Amino acid sequence: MAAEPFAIVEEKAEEAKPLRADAQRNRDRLVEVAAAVFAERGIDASLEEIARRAGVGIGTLYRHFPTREHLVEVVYRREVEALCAAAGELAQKHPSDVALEQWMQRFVDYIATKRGLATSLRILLTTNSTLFSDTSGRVSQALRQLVEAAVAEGTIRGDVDASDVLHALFGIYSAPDTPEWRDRSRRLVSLLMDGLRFGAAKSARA
Amino acid sequence: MAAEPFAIVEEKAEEAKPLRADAQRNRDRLVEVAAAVFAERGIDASLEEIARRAGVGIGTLYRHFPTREHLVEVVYRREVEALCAAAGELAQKHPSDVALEQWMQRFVDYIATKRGLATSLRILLTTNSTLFSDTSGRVSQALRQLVEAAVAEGTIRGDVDASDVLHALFGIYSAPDTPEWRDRSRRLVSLLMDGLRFGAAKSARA
DNA sequence: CACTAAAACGGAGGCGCCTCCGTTTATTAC
DNA sequence: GTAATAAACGGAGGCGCCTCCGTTTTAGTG
Repeated sequence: MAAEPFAIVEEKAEEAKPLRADAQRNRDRLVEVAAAVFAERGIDASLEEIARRAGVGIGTLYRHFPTREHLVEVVYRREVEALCAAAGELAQKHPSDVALEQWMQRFVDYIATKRGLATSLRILLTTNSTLFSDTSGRVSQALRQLVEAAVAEGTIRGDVDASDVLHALFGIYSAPDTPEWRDRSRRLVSLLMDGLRFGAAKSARA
Repeated sequence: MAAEPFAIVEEKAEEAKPLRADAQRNRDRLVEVAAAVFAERGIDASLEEIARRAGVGIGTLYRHFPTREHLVEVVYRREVEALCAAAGELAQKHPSDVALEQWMQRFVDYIATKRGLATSLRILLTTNSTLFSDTSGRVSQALRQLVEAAVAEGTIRGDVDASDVLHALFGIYSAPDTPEWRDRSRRLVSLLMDGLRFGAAKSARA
């Protein structure tokens, strides 16, 4: 099951063809650097800067990502994936209610970095509807996993489900974009958790 | 009521301040040229080409229209306005049913030039919701005027109103973007008119 | 008319986008 | 190992974006 020369499907590649070693290296590097640069300069950051910082030529960037949108999409998907993967890790390391709370705080942090980009991102998400449904599906799945575990273990009340919580988070997301947004949102998550813990079966089975 | 030196509101200016003569001239020129260039090269046409063709410097273009969107918006509004103004003119020159038909054909022509730009325009219209409501309101008002006149004169049947016709036109608009779109749409308008004329009170009062 | 202040002009310059293609590098075959 | 070839690299070059500021034009005033 390791890397066989004739393996039809291999572990790393997204879909079809195996990339040459240097190509794969550069591609990974570009995505990583792009995430950093987009975060610090916004979604309109210079692609030439990204290439420069990644130590590759601009031509290489364009070969891997023919348009800015391609690059943004890959970065975005990667970040959503990391956010969702964190759900599993948190669930292992903490009691179920704490895992849920920490994940929601992380969700807030994640959204915070996207706030300024709202318009551009919204355009991307409406233009590319697959991206939207893929990622929002993935996020609510992660949340459901956490909520259901917490309900099953009795660390939060039983009369709510994942979509209730998702609604609450959506409220946070669509709050106006003031400077205090982040702090306010963190407090709202705490508040929400207090509400969720209230009336829970006190005995966690874990 | 003519041009008084101290007139508080004057005829030409859109809103507040009277432009200097050369400024007004250049602005008008730019809008006119921009309409032509957008039509022939698409909404992403070079702004430098527009300035060049209008015989002004690029700086002048940017002073009048700080972003591409500003320019596009003004051009778009102007075209919608022309389309709507045509309703009144047609109504004077032709019997009411003919006026309606010709206006709808012109509507089709107008949409035809916008087809390729669909994505960019849709973004603009969703980003700038005032633009959307202003213009769509204006268009349906023009249509209503024509339909009601034709119904009143008995040149089309009495059991339809403007919103029915608008619905029909919307169907044309959202038809897939094939090469035959224009011809097909013209035929659809004819078809629609035949249906509208069927059962009309034969005696037009005009 | 001349004079002046304010408004408008316009294009050079700096930067980013993106393509194209000569050069380099990884891989495969021997 | 070497050779061959396909893949990938990278940056120069051409074009467009947009700002900035020295120059020109207009509208007012006497």
